[in-house]
Amino acid sequence: MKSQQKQYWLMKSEPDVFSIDTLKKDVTTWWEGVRNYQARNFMMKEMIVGDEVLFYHSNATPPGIAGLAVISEAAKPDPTQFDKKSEYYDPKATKEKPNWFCTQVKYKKTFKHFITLEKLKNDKHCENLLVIKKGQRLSIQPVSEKDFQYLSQLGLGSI
DNA sequence: GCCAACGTTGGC
DNA sequence: GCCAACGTTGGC
Repeated sequence: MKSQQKQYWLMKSEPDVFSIDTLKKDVTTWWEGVRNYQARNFMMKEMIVGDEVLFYHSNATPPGIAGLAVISEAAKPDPTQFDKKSEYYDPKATKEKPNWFCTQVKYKKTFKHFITLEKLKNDKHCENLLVIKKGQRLSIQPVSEKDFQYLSQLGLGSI
């Protein structure tokens, strides 16, 4: 059941592999390689075109939110699951019955002020953000509209 | 590089 | 269906 209402997300990427600068250069990317069912279900069942995204740099020094993106195409089967040469190859997946899906993400803005994880942890506005919770490894996380609006303004430098 | 936390796998 | 073993994530 797809929600008709716009939702907000935090999507993690390792900048050594794919940073916000890479997305800026490429403009759009298919969010391939997600191999976690909860994250897959968000892309498959929840995301709609126009949903807004906080682009998070994980495994980085420092980790934190680097900018904004937007969902630009709805979920389709992740092609890497069929590719034997890919590290994301899934022998159990078939074209008739794909196992993994990806949405397309489009670059929107690089933050003027990168928001570090440390800052998020110390900000009273962000108490409910999942990413600050210990042991939270989910690579795609829902974010409340309030948190999204606050953090985008903070990152863009308008507050 | 370490390791805590979590997800997945597979034997039973 | 339980759970130990293993693999991965990701902060530090």
